[in-house]
Amino acid sequence: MSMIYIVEDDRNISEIESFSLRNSGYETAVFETAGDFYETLAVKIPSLVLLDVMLPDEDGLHIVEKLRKDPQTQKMPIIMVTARGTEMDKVKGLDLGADDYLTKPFGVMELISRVKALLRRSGEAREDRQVTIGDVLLDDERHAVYVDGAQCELTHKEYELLKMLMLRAGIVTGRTEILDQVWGTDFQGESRTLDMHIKTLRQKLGRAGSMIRTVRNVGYILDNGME
Amino acid sequence: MSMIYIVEDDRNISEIESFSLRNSGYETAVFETAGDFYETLAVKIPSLVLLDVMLPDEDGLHIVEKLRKDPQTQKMPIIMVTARGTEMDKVKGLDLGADDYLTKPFGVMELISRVKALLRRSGEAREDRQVTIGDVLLDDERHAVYVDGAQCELTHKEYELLKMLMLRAGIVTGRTEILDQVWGTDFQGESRTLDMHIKTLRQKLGRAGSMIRTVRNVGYILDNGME
DNA sequence: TCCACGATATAAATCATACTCATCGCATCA
DNA sequence: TGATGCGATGAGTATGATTTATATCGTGGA
Repeated sequence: MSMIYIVEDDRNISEIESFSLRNSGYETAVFETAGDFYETLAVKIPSLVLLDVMLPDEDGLHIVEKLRKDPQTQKMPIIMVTARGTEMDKVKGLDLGADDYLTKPFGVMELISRVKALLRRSGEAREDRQVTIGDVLLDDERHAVYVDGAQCELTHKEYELLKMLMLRAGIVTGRTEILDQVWGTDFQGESRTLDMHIKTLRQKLGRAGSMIRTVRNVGYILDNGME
Repeated sequence: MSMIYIVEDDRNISEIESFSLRNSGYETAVFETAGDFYETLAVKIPSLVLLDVMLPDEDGLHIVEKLRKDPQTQKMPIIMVTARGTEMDKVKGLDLGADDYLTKPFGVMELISRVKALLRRSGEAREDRQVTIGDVLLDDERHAVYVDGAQCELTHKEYELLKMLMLRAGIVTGRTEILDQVWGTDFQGESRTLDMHIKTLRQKLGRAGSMIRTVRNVGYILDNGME
């Protein structure tokens, strides 16, 4: 489902927004400062951003400007939220590249409608190349893995192995099957190779390493929390 | 230049719209009835439509609905213009597929801004040929690259390579993919050519050169600062 | 001057070996 | 019947040799 980031320092408002969006089937994450927002943005690009113009640490218009310069976020749909209902504010916001704006106070229905409309426009089901299991996030575009938000350096084989396990989270995968998929069908010789890589993976994943469970006599499985 | 169709039966309003849009460099065509509009639409699809909700012969919401069903006009940007400022009208219009709306009376500046914003969104008139990643600015019009404001002299291949990496900042790009794109699909023979250019790029970019990261076994990626 | 290529150097990842540890089934014994 | 111990098998770990990928350099052609 679509993830919507809400950047808003007024909790009363962010709660209304978050609540109503969740009710409509969206996932939400609330940030009270631009700093927090950037931090998470680096890890995962949302489907849409609701951005307040007035923030404690940075001006909303300035944020939009920056986001539009970065290819990563250039096309990210942004709805600006402003309390100042003057025309010039709107103009500035739109010209910098916000896709739409909302003026406080706004009705919940209007919020939902605009979000829907904008998602439909940009929507086209932005292919999600990210997988998250527990505290582990795998971003295939960046070829990077994050545990609790911190990047985790993996070698290629380790990465492939983890990716396979994550894509099949909750399903036991046989040793031979793993070898076939990650090492190639022609892999020869029985050795401790797979075990070795499992080991280093567990090690590098740290606390989250325990998610990789051994199923004796069969293979491995990545727990997805649901028992 | 972009052609904008104005569908509006009130001449006072259509004239204001037409005049201000022309002043801003757009071509316009005014239609007083849905019938006229359809007729011309069959001949030429405009870049954008300003559509009044209340028309003598057909309801504006209904028109949008029809336009969205026709593949020809499905993605044509539409701004609904309505005198009825109630929330439900907005909701209906947006949910049916209008991209934006204006409530009468509206300011000329707001009209222009919304048109601009919508055109930008729909991909027209994107003139922003500059990309900035970290301290590196690439200006495609000048064919120049600046690091920390100071110009950085690059050869053509180096420039092309950097441009590709910057446009795909934050996404790993495979070696073959880079070779295909920068050197051409027919590039033969595995040699150290790509590495060479990466090296000189890193060197010339100086401090910012470290933004180009090697992803072993895969290719290269330009970090976009957000860790 | 820029670029491609090949030779060589450097760095890193991968794998095989040898070993240790854990688990399970089974037989024996109380 | 249940507890205990033993051995077999499967899995985990450490290490260093080997393989592979990338970086760098020098040469010569366009």
